[in-house]
Amino acid sequence: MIKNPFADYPGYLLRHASNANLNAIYDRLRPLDLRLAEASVLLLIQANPGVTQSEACQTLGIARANMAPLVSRLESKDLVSRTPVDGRSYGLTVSPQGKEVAKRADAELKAHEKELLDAVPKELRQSFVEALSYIAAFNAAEQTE
Amino acid sequence: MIKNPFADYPGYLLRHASNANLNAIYDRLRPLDLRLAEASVLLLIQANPGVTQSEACQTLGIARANMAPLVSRLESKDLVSRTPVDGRSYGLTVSPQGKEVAKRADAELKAHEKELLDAVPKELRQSFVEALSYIAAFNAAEQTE
DNA sequence: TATTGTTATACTCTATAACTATA
DNA sequence: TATAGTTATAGAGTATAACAATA
Repeated sequence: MIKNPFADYPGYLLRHASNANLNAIYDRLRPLDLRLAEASVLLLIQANPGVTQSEACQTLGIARANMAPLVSRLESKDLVSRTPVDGRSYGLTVSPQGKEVAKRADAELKAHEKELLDAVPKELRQSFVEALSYIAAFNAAEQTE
Repeated sequence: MIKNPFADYPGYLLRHASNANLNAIYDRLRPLDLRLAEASVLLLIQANPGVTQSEACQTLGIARANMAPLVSRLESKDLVSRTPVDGRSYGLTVSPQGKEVAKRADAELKAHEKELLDAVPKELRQSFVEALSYIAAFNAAEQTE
């Protein structure tokens, strides 16, 4: 067998772990016809009724430019509605249909998180999550745009 | 401030940590005009002279279809050369110029790995890497194609 | 029949620049 | 001037299907 020079590189493992994580989430969300970014926004709105797009962007770390089509798609599926709060920004709320979908998405994501943690031996879990927080915060300062 | 319902979801943290990791790597490789996938392949070939594309695919978890243009680009930059081993497969080797670039890429990646680990408190590092291995192995079975 | 490599295509997330309208 | 949102475009990684040539 071939040597993998990166087999024990944390960054390499991190990337592959993230891919495994994403693929598992995609599989769970596909039946709901939701992409991960869409599900994130939907659930964020549900947790913060009336939130504006720019607030959602800041909280989720999504670039403003990418939020626009994302919310449009949620709106076109009647999961989310936009109501003007002033001349230039909208308050976002989840529609009744949206709440149904959000409920299912939330269940899938929670089930996924459990599955993910279950893949890690119990005694490593806390350190794992804590370590991730440090790295995730790494370039949180380098704001998008 | 807005509530982030995912702030403590391991999967969410994993994804953001991976993004931070990738952005840092991209910044380091940009001056070398190498993408991460290209650097990975270049260094894999250097560690395994004569390796074939399909072997490289299996080892790095890259789909065959994506390896083709990747190696083509490395070849067009005279970093890697293909020599037929049988009628349908090529052995890949790193050219003298390639070795220079590989050396620099290796230094950047190693420096990055150090920086990454340094962002994690010392007492968490071992658990962190170990936990990542479990998750990275998660869908290693679900082979690409 | 199975394997190697290739092409074409598509999906998802992310990123930047330029623009309109409003504050 | 700064902010909110939009549009267009691009880059990077990943994925599938279909194909030719070879084993």
